[in-house]
Amino acid sequence: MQNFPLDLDQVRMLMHQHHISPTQQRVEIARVLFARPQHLSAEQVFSLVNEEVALVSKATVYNTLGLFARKGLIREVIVDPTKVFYDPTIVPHHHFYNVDTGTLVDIPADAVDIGKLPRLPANTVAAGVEVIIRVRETAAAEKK
Amino acid sequence: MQNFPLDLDQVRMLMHQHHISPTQQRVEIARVLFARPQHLSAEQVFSLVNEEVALVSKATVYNTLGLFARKGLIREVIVDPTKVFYDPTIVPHHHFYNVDTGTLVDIPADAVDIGKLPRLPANTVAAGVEVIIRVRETAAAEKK
DNA sequence: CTGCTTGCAAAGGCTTTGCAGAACA
DNA sequence: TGTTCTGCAAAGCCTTTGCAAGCAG
Repeated sequence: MQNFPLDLDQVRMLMHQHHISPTQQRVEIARVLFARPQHLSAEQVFSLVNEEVALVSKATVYNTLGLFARKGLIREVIVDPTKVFYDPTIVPHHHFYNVDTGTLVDIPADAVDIGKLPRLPANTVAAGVEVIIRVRETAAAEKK
Repeated sequence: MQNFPLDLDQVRMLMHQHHISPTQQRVEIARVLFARPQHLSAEQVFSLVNEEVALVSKATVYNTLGLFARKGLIREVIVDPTKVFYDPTIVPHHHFYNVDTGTLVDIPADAVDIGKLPRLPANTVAAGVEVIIRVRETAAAEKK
């Protein structure tokens, strides 16, 4: 569906489709996010963008990530109370969250079969379904 | 399974089973949590406990909620990056999260049918499966 | 006595905001 | 020139921690 990495033109086109003006900073941030399917925190995005040269301030990273998420370019994944992860893959899918390492792993939507969904509360519409499977390292793995 | 509200003796017994010494503050906090099936933030617990008389400090509320969650007395629900909700219902179940009102509603486990689960990542064991259905108020409801 | 609990205040970490200057159309 | 964006620093929130006093066994 989505093919990573996206090059600069693809990133600009994507932003255009979502009605986001492609400033230099935003393009840089998007390029990092869409380099591959991954899950990055704001802090990680900030580091990656400024890896070689300082290109974007922290405030802009936060504002831009919020903007991208609101506009549907990326998805916020909330599994850890101390930080939000941003996911460039917006097609429906789920996540493993390794509570020991703080790592997220994608689960394709078709790998989980949700047979039936309950009736929604009155006066509400579904905005998203997500399945989070929390996993822990096995004793063997922890010995590392 | 669980019957709410729990009285003081039941709360003490529960704490005993989970190897938590039942100090006065902890019993007060547990009594608020187990008054009914609900989802409270730390801030809300703090307010409820000290509603009439100041009984417990904020630090103790936070520490105690963390302790209860670690010991398996209650469950943490992470759906909002700005705060954690604590859920006295520990039998498996899922949640609706109303993003407009910030409200959580329980979904019985048997109302969601997860037909198949994917293979776990290497060297990990499942620590919990949770389904979160984010809902939004309908246009009609928002007019309120 | 000895160790566990509490609570105040301070510190911390992540995120948002105010506002002036820069960029863009 | 008018609007949008950027970025620094400050403010804000929620949560944790240091440490002395209190309590329990």
